[in-house]
Amino acid sequence: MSRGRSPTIKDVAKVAGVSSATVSYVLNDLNKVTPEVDALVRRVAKELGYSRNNAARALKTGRNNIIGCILPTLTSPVFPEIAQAVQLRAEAHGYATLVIDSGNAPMREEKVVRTLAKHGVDGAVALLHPNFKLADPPLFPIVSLDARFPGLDSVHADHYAGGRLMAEHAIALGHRRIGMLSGFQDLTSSFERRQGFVDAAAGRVELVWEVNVHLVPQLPPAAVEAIRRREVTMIACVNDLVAIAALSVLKDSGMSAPSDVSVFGFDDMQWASWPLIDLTTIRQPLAELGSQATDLLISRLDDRQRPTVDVVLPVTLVERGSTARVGLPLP
Amino acid sequence: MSRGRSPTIKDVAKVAGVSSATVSYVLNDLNKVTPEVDALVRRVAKELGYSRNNAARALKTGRNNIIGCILPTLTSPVFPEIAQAVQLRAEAHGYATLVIDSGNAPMREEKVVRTLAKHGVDGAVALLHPNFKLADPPLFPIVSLDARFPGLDSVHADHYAGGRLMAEHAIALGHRRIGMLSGFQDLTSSFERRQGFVDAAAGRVELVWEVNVHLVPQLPPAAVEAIRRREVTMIACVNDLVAIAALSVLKDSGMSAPSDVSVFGFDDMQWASWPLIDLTTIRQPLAELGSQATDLLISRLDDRQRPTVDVVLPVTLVERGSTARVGLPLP
DNA sequence: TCCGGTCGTTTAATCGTGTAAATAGATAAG
DNA sequence: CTTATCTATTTACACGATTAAACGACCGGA
Repeated sequence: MSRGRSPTIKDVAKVAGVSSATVSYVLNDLNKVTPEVDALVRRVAKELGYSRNNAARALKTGRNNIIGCILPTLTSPVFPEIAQAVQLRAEAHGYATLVIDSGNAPMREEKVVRTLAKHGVDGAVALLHPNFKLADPPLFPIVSLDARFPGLDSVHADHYAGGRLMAEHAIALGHRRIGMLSGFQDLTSSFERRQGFVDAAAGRVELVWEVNVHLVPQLPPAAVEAIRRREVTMIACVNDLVAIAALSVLKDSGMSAPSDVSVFGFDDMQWASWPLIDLTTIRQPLAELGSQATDLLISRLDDRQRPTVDVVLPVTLVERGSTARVGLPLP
Repeated sequence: MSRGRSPTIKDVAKVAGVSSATVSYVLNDLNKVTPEVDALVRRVAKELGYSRNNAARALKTGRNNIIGCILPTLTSPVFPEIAQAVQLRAEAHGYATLVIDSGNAPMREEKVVRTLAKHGVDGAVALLHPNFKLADPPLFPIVSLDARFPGLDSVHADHYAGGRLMAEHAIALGHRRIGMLSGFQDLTSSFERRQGFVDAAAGRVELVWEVNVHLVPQLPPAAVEAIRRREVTMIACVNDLVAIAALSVLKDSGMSAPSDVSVFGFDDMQWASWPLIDLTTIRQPLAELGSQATDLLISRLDDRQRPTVDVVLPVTLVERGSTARVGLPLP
């Protein structure tokens, strides 16, 4: 019976007593066949343990049923959550997902895209640096994550609104003197978060100091010094990772949040809720981001002509233990 | 010139004035051709921007140049480090990597394997639950991560030695009364870690209490109660995630490490070194684990007959701030 | 009875590579 | 000069699926 090889569409056809074309029609749900034949073919296919050869199908149709997911790194708490969502959604559509990290370097991003193209992905979901150069013509459709990108579909959280939310909550808690650890402004999301904060804070809050930092849990000396000056009642951070770095500096300096100073994050990554960290933050729906981007990509694969769309997802305030009301206004 | 389609091996052949077979020989480095023709073909291929169609090759050869990487979850600090290493190494061998999480459920593991098979992976690196049922015949070669697995190649850290190291360091610091948060013993690595600890501690340390916990950063009530009883000078944890959960409970209970009790982790995941956490732990070389497993898999793909091998990697002690010497022996 | 239209199924070509077998050309040996 | 031995290259088919086009059976209307 078993010839060692796994059964092909022809084996199924032979056993069922029909042609291979009929089998193909059945298995692709093109309902061109009578119900009896349909049932027969499906039964035989199941009995033989038939499973479609993806390579052959890809060769013939030009579609591989694989998408890519390009992220700056996997060793950050934020991105795996997105990757997981993409993968899950892709699988629901019958696609496999090639997760790949670009190592944060825009030059490597282009290489990564070529690598994916070589492996025949049909499209990709990608978190790209703004000065990423899109190949022309594009090797495959891309949906941009986390930021609008000219010429591409995109899905991102409402960073600007998040920034405003931060400022308004700070004000509601009575904070008037705030220090800011903002991201470098070439990254769209960092820019918009800051902009939202600054706009909402204007005239009501004094921005005592501000330092641009990389989105990693280590702070540059300038930031450490600023924190140690103890001039502010709150530190507003561009994301949770930076907020954790700030908490670390506080601890090293014999201070703590929120008794000496409040600390505010952004993202609500999984670990922000750990009691050891317990970070007040702006939540962006990471999983939602991933699954919507995937849906958008699949729809793009089915219709390359439709105009690009930008999906903006809402953010919410998550209040935890790293922030507190200011006791008395400072003198 | 450009016909819209990307150039095929035949296009290259036509331009170079040779047959497609010759081109194929050149591009596969089978050195069957004269140096001049070789050079010519390569030049033309580069000029046309030729890139091999992977689907066609896969169809013909039965190899897809894709490997799978099955991990319990991506939303844990430990596994992405492995995934990254696997991916990097696979790419060096010309393979792409399909990272996929099994969601910790052994039943889903078998489904995931079928999914990977459907997408035509040539093999996989996998962290499997011991009662995972290997299909017979196997759908593709698998290298087991983190634990020996009957019938499979494997790469894992020396958990037993790590357990011993833990106990010996604890003893050196003067700890005599220890509580243990061990993993459920059906998981090989959890079992071996505990065994190493117990063997080395025998007769020199009193194991005051022990609670089996899941490998997540939340503790069951029994564990929380045990910690609050304050009967021990050290808590030995099955991994860093659990250690962090223990630190959290301490904090919630108004205690802290190491002044009230020392806390000892295992893994040395990336965040163990954050000042907020600052965990003494046993380091297992995660990246090394991933890359060695990948090498093993590739070598297996080239020779299905060779006997299986088990690679055991050494672990090391990393001393940080969550443990301290015991001031005075308890009465 | 004959023609045209439907419908279900089969035939046959095709996708881009890899590779065994055939071929041609050159060289060496007898 | 013929024949055998290589070697570099080409010819030709197969891999497993999709799909346009051909086909044949059946039915209804004139």
